[in-house]
Amino acid sequence: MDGGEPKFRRRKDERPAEIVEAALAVFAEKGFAAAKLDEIARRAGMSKGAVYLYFETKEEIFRAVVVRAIAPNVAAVKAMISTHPGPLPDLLRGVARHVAGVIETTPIGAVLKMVVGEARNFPELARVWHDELVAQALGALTDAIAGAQARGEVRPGDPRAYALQLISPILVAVLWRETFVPVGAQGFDVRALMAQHIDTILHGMALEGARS
Amino acid sequence: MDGGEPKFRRRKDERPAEIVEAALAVFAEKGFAAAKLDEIARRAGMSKGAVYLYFETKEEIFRAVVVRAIAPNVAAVKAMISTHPGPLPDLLRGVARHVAGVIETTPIGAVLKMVVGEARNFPELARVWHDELVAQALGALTDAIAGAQARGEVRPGDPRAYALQLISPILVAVLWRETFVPVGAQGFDVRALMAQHIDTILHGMALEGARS
Amino acid sequence: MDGGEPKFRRRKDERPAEIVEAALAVFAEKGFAAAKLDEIARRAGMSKGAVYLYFETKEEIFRAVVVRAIAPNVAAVKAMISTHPGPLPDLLRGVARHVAGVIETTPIGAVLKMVVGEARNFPELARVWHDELVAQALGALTDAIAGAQARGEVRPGDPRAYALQLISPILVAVLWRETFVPVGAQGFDVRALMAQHIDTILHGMALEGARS
Amino acid sequence: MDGGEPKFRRRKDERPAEIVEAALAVFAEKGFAAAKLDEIARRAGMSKGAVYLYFETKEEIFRAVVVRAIAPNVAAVKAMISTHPGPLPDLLRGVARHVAGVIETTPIGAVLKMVVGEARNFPELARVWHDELVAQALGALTDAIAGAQARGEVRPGDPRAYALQLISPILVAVLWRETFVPVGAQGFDVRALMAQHIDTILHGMALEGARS
DNA sequence: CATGAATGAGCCTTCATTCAT
DNA sequence: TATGAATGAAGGCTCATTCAT
Repeated sequence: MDGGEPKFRRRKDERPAEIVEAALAVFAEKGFAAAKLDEIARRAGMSKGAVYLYFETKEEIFRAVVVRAIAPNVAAVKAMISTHPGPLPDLLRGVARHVAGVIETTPIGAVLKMVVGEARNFPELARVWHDELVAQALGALTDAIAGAQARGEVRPGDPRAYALQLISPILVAVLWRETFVPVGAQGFDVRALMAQHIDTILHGMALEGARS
Repeated sequence: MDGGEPKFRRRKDERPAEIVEAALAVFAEKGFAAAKLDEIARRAGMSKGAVYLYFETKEEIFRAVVVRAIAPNVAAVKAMISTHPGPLPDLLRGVARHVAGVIETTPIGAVLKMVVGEARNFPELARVWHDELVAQALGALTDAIAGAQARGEVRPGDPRAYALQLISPILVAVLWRETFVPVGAQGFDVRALMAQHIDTILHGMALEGARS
Repeated sequence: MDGGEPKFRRRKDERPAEIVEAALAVFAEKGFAAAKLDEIARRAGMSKGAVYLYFETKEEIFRAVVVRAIAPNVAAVKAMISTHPGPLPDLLRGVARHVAGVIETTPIGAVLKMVVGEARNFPELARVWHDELVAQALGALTDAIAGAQARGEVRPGDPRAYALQLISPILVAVLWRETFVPVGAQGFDVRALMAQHIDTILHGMALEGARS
Repeated sequence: MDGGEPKFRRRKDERPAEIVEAALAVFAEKGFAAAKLDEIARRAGMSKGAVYLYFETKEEIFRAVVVRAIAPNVAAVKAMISTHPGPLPDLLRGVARHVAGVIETTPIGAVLKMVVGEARNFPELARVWHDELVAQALGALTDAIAGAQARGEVRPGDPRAYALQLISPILVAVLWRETFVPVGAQGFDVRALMAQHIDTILHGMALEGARS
């Protein structure tokens, strides 16, 4: 008679997060244009009108979904940057652990797919993702690699390209999971892939005689 | 009765291709749902009604765009597979040249983006792409790597993961071009990236003392 | 339990009037359909729910606004009718003073505009205004003019038309103020207009040789 | 089998006028906000979607209705101005005939009601009506009266107020017809009213001994 | 009494698709 | 074949009204 789920929830503070969570699922599944507010509202457990108490437009919800997904990952980037800039292998292995955790516990893969798919329709979101997240991570990696090159640990070559080589399999594995696994493709074990990849690349980047 | 000025009358046979070409541009720019048939027809230089003489629905056009983009690349995959399975480096460098050409002369990047973005709405297209293109290419690479491992050219490790490691930077570079370059990000020189990547990975995969 | 700070607690009795006052402003500004209860409640200094404690529907509020504006003017009409039916000029000048005061101190102009604008949507309100106010005033004037005609003070002619001629400029001046002055038009000095108009009409209606 | 009303009318040129005509009826009846596009389309004999082939928004339709009603009346104003500037009575009687015709053959009364009712929501329409129609007519009348004063035909007094006095009963009669006649009020015979009014005012404005 | 979060019906607008010409 | 006017089903958004607190 008293507890349970009241018909009118009256939980103003929690509603936006509930909407964003539901919207993430629907947007990831349908894309922006094909996502219906009816469904977002239903999955969020409220009426369509209630959604508009917290967000002005469907676009605003989309923005909130995409922008909100940045925050937890900025921490990962920060960690990457601040991690002891000792030998490159230690840095990469430490970062890899962190990234694997993020990939497994957050929906960043789905959001990444949305950013790629809607970049032309929402350029400012692509810009935010690039400037605050992707470019930061790539830049930090690039710097670390350049440092290792200066220390003679790594062979000559474009450090930004090396950085991209390092990141790419993870990104592809995540997009693969979103794109091809649902239609029957075999997935990739992200942690195993990362481990093998780091080994390979470290090996491949190393100067002869300077193997770790 | 006589046909008047047939000068500018295109033949029926060319129309579907014109529609697919125009649709590719619009779908790549807007995504499936936000693309308007009005715009596709206009860019194809015909009326909206004419489009429906050649395609039943908007979805059919989308399917045609995505499926048609497979053909030229199947050739690349076939080439990769049929290439003499001699030393891995030769294979990779040959394939890379081919792939670079495809990337530079076809809109495969845009179509890849569409496949990723609409995989949930058009699972059969994701499946076609996977089965006929991506899995084939990955499988062929995997086989080649496994063969090299058997010959003692390559270190132990999951050959399928090695294959993913090999192709990922190209895919990411292409998606990067579609997603972040339009909002001001610095692009990647695909040929240089591929060259450096193959060198790095070959180095990294090689057994000690078996360097190429 | 004790009531806390009753300082700013308005009494229940005053709330309806506050609502009607606020609603008048909003209805006059936006029209019935475009007026939002949110704004009425806000201007009345209470919550939307509180409004519904005193009125059943938005329509009821509108009716209250329109009907309430009748009362003070019914008095004017009564006064006009009961005024000693002496010479017409005295009557008109007395009434004019009264009417001018009403126009200057009440929002009757705004309400008149609402009645005109919403007559088709609220016919019973148009009827009330007509039956209780406009027709009464016009009828009283008509009778007074007919009486003056019988006494030989006024030229032959349709007394009801004379009555309309007499009141029209005031009505138009009021609607003009509501409609065109806000977009930059020059207004009319109601008292001066009334004075000149009564002079003109009295002159014009007078029988030759019977000038006042 | 051939003539009749084809299901698809294919009469692009006539559609806008049909829409405006239907919209005038609906707007006059319901007001802008309460008018439904469904009903406008139905009365215009087409689907809702067809309306949007010719007008961008509901507001555009409203504007078209209000602006279109100006054109025929601008002619009346021009006529008023250009009419032989001889003795005032001739001018007024000539103009009155013209105006009566306009009132009887056009829906200007309904549009005037709409302008008054929606002036706050569409100020630019109120401005257009004032600047191009009402102020022009009032100004021309004012000038004619001032000229007559200069010639000694008319008594001293504010000529603009005289002009308003002249116009007002017509306007009020028209609004009366729109507002109170539908709820049972007795109407006014516009031509008779105009004739009596002009007589009265001319009498009333005339200098003693200068009667026409 | 009072609040304001929540509801849900309704409307404007869009756009894939059809069809008379 | 080709056209493009026309259709009609949705969907985003609003807002009068309700109701748990």
